[in-house]
Amino acid sequence: MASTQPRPPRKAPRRRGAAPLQARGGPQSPGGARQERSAARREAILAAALDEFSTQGFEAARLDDVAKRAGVAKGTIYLYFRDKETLFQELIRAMLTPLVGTIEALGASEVPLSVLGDQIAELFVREVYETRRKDVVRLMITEGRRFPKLAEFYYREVLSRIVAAMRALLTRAAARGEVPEALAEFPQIVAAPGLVAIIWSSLFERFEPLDVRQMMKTHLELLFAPRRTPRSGP
Amino acid sequence: MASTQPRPPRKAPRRRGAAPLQARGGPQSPGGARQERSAARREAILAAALDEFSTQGFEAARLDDVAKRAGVAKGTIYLYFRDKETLFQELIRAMLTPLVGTIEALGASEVPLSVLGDQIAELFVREVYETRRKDVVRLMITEGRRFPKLAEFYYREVLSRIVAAMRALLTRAAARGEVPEALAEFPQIVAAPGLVAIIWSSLFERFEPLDVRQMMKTHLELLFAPRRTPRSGP
DNA sequence: AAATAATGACTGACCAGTCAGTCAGTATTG
DNA sequence: CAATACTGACTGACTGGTCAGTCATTATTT
Repeated sequence: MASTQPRPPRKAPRRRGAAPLQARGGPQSPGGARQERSAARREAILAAALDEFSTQGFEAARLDDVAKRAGVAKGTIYLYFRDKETLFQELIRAMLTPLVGTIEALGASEVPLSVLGDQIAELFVREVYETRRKDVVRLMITEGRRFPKLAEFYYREVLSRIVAAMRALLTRAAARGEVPEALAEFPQIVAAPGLVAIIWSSLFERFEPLDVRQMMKTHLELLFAPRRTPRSGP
Repeated sequence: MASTQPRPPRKAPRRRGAAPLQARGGPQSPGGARQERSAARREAILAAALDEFSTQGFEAARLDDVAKRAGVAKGTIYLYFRDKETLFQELIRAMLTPLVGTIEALGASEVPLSVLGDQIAELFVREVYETRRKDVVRLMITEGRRFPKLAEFYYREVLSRIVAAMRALLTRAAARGEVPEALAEFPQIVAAPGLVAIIWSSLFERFEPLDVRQMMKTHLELLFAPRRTPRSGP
């Protein structure tokens, strides 16, 4: 009984032309304009896809609409991306990968955690919560389960690196007595309010608005509350 | 032109006697068995829907499969639920509404928060994380955005009541100095690790398992860390 | 003119929801 | 207690609309 099996993809018949995305001629050739135009097209399609996927969700988004919004014909999308799922993956990659480096850099810092905490919280609010990246993170949360490949890519390229950086950071801070030892085991706890804010805003903001900055501040107060000892069981 | 034979005519429409349609005799008959059977059918459909929606997501789940799993014909589903979306709503309602009372009861308690905290965490793990309710909460998170009606129902009937109970609880605890005042403004912070655990397990468990009980314990330690209280401080 | 890029009408799969028809079970009659 | 009449719960083939992905054709660049 294959009832739990993900539905077979709609078909994926033969690939016609060779990958057009590949840079062809030399860099100094007069084909430069072509490449620029091509890159611009790609960007436009990604931007349009972000709009449609954010508002409709992956399944419900229509490539006809993505094409219209990007100002190209539907077929053109297939010159730049193998299929709808690949387009989605590339969108995630393009939006989130660049953040990793920044976070890893912060993670290597030796500043006291309470200072760094403010910086990280501010980074989250300014670079994720108040930008389109919020939508991408939300898409990852809501659609990731149906795309195991994507979840794997995201874990490998993004999440595991962020988690590692945070662990290093928290371990050092624990050694200085700034947080409990156990916290280094669960960086998820540190990140949780940020993710919950993203979910809350998308579902319940209209009933009960949420002041993210204030919430992050309160959360940080909890993390760095002056504590006697890392609490050891009797 | 009717293609090769329009269709094997469904057979002569018979429609027996001119539909009386009216309920006839008295309802005094022992038709109780009928009602039981009917309720059982409804349950079976809901259970099957939970399975299919959990594994496929709302959009991708096919009512044909729900019917097959429930052991009924597709048409039968429409005798019990107006449409696919209503089926989904009823599923959420049936699974989550009963929890609210329990939580409100806990919220009224005067036990010290650190004790109550353990109870609530245990309740979450045992009654949500380790049951199908986890899947329902996940569905609410992942699909809620496409169903504003459902999000509203959920906020009104479930979430706002839980939030209110938690606020009352936290306000009292803050008065006793057990937690910072500001926490009462953001019950989301208290619940966040639980939700993140649900998301994590559904997306990344296979790469990096998560010990929820331990995480909840660590989280509680943070919330109730001895803060600036007397007792042999440096 | 040749090569490359872009187009959009079209195809085939897909599925929610419908409804004509069936039949197990219940009520009524002889 | 049959035999007959009737009911409505249940079925599943079918419809209508949707949309990802294709490819012959047209446009643009070199």
